Amino acid sequence: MNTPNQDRRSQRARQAILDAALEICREKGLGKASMEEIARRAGVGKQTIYRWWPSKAAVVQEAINEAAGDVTDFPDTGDVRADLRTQMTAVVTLLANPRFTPFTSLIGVAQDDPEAARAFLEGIVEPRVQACRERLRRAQEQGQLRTDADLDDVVELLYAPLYYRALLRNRPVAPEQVDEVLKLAFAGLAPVASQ
Amino acid sequence: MNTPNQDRRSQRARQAILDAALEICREKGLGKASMEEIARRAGVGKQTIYRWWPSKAAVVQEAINEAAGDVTDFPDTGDVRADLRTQMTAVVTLLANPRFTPFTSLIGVAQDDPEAARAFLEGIVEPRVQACRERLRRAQEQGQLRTDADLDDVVELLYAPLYYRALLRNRPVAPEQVDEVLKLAFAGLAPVASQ
Amino acid sequence: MNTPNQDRRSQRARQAILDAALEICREKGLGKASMEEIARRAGVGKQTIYRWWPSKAAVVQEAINEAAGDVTDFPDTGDVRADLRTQMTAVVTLLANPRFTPFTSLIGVAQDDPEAARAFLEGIVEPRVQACRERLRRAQEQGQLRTDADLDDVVELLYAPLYYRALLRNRPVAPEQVDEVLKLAFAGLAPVASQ
Amino acid sequence: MNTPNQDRRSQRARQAILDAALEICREKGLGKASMEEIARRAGVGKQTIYRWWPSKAAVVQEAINEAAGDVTDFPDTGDVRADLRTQMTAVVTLLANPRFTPFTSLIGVAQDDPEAARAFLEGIVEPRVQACRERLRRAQEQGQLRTDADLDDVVELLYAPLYYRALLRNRPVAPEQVDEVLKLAFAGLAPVASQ
DNA sequence: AAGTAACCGAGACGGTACGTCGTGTCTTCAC
DNA sequence: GTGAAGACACGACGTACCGTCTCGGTTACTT
Repeated sequence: MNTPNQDRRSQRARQAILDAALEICREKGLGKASMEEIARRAGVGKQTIYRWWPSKAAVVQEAINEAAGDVTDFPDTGDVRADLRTQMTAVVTLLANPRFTPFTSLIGVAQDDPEAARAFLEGIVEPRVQACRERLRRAQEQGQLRTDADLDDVVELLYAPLYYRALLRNRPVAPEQVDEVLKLAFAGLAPVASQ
Repeated sequence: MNTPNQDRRSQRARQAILDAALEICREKGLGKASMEEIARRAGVGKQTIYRWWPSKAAVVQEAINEAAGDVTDFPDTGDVRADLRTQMTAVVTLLANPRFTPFTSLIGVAQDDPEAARAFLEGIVEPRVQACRERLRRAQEQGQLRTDADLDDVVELLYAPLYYRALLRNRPVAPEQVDEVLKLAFAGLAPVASQ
Repeated sequence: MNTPNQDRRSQRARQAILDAALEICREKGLGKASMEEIARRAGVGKQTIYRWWPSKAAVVQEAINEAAGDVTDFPDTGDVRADLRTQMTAVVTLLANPRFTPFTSLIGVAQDDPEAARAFLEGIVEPRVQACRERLRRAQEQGQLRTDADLDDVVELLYAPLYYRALLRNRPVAPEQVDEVLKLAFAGLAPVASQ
Repeated sequence: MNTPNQDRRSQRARQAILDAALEICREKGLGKASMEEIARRAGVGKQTIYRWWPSKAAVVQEAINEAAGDVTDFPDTGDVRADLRTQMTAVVTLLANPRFTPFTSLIGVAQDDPEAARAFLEGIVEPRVQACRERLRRAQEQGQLRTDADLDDVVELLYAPLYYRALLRNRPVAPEQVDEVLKLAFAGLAPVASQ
C-alpha cells in the first residue's frame, strides 16, 4: 500500500496478517483489536505491519476488501428493479454476516480519522457507487427510472436505509428490508389517488 | 447516571466534566479524547468521572444530549411534508454543526461497543423516531401519506440518507439534501407516465 | 530520586524493583538487563520505574549502594597502614564478590553516559574518597605519611590498582594485591641503597 | 577476523566500516552507536559487517587499534624513569584525546561481555604491558629499580592511576599526573627520615 | 570465453526493548 | 462520603536495532 520494495515483500507474512486481523476482529471487534496482537497472532514483527499499512484500520480494510471479492460489477438483466434487488440483497447479506462486522467498524473509526474515512470512501464505497450509478443511468435511458432524479441522490435513497440499520442497530439487518425499501422508493410516499 | 448518592453530587464537577469532554472532542475528536485529559482539563479527579459514568462515550453522549436540548417534540402544522422539512432540516443543521461532530463519533464507537450502541439508541434515537412515527401516523389519518407503508420503514427512508452522508462523508452534509430526499421519496422513482 | 510525591511512594514496589534489578544483573549482567524485565520480574509497571529513576543504571546504582551499606566511615586505629589495609581489603572483597559485579558494570556504562558518570562519582566514589582523604590527612599530622604528597594523588595511587584489575581483568582480583600495593607504594620503587 | 576468504575481501568496505565506526563513536559514543548506522554511513550492507566482525565492539577495537598505530615498542634511553615518563605521557595524551574516547568505552562494554574483555586484553593491553615489563626488567638489572618488586605489580602501580582518572572521571586526565605518579611511586609514601 | 562461486549493496523479516500514554483501581487528604 | 490528586499494575503505542535471511550485481577465479 505504501513505499518499500514491493517485489521483496513476503506474501506469507501479508496473508498471515490479513487473516489474523480478521480473526481478531471477529472475536472482539476492531476497537479492541491491537497491532500488537495481530502481529503476535500472525507470527510477524510489528514493523512488518507498519511497513506496509499505516494503521490497523487500513489492515482490516484490505482484509475485508479481499474477503468481499471484486464485486464491483453490477448485474444488468434489463430489469433495473430486479437488478437492484439482487445487488442490495447482496449488500444486506454482507452487512448481516458476522464475518463482516469489521465493515461497520471501519465506518466507525472513520468518524474520528479523516484518513481512514478517505480510504474507506475511495477504496470501498466509490467504486460500488460508481457501478450502481452507471446501472441507473442505463435504466433512465430505458425508461425504467425517472429522468429528473439525480443519480447520486437515488443511490443514497436506496442504500442508506440498509446502512442505517447496520450502523444504528435499531432493527436487525434482514433481506426483507430490500423489498420494503424498493417498494416505498419506487412507488413514493404520496397517497395513492384511489385512497 | 449510576449508583452513588446523587444528592451529594457536585454539580460544579459534573458541568466541568461535560464541558471539558465536548471541548476536547471538538479539538481532536472523540477517538483521541481520553478520560485522563477530560479530568485534567475539568480540574477533577479521574475517580469522579468513573464514579458517575462508565466510559468516555457515556460522558460525551450526556454532554451532546444536553447541548442538543430536549427537542423531542415534532412540529405539526397540518402539512406533514412541511413539518418533515422543518424537522429534517434541523437534523441536517445539527449534523453539519462542528460542535456536534461527536454525534457521529458516538455512532462510531457503538460499532464496537454494544453498551454504547444500546445507550445511543435508547437515549438519542428512539425518542426522536417515536415522535416522528407519531407525526406520520397522524399524516396517514389525514390522507397525506400512503396507508400501506410501515412507518418505521418510512422514517428510515427519509432520515437514513441524511445520516449516510454524515457517516460516509461522500458528499457534504447540506440542507438542500432535505428537499431532494423529500421530492424523490414522495414522488417515487418510477418513471412518470408522460415521460 | 526525582520529582513526584515521595510520600505516596510504594515502598513495596521500590524494594521489589531494586531486588529484581540486582538479581537480573547477577544472572546476565547490567548490559543485558532491561527495564522491561526488571518490571516484569518485580511485578511492577514500567512507568513505576521511570517515575523514580531515569535509567537502569540509576536503579542498579541505588540497589548496589543499598547493598553495600553505609560504609563511608574510615577505620582509625592510629596505624594508617593497617587502616588502609583494612579498608582496601574491604574494597577488594567487594570487587571480587559476584553479588557486586554490577559495580564495575556501572563504571562501564559511565563511559558512554555522562549522567551516569556524574551520579556514580557523586553517589559512590566521592564520599568514600573524602573519608579516605581525611584519614590520610590525620596520618600526615601524625608523621605516618609524607607531608609533601597531594592526598588525592595518594588515594589514586593506592586504590587505582585495585580497580584496574577489576576493570581490565588482567589478573584475578584477590586480597593479596592489597599487601603488594601497600608494600610498593610505601617503600617506593627506587632501589634500596644497600642493593 | 574470522572465517571467509580473506583474499576476496573488499578493502574499500573494510576501511569505510572502520572509519564510519570511529566517526559515530566520536559523535555519540560507542554505547549509542549501532551496527545499523555504521552500515548506513559506510554505504555497506549489514551482512558485510557481520561477516567479518562479531560485534560493534570488535569493529571499534580494530578501528582504534589501527588509529593508535603499532606503538608496542617501549623507549629505552638508559634512564628508566625518563622512559616511563615518555611512555606514560603518551598514554595520557591518548586517553585525553577526544578521538580516542571509544578506548575507555571498550573497557566499559568489557564489563558485561567476556568476549570483548578477552579481546581487549589480548589485543590491546597485554602487548603493551609485555613491552613495559621487559623495559622494567632491564631497569632492575641496571639497578634503577628495586629487585624485590613484582613487575606486574609495578606496571599496575604506575599505569592504573592514569586509567583510573579516565574511567572514573574524578579529575581531568592531564599530563601533569605522570610526574605526580612517578614522584610518589618512586619515592614511596613513607615519611622521610628528616621530616 | 564461459561458467561459477564468492563477496558485495540493499533491505525485508521475526524479534526484543525502548520510553510514553492511557486504562481503571487504589489510597490519601481536605472539606 | 464526595472530591482533587495522583501512584499503581497493566497493556498498547509506534520506533530503533538486533542478527538472519534472501535477493540481484559485480568481480575474479576456474576450465
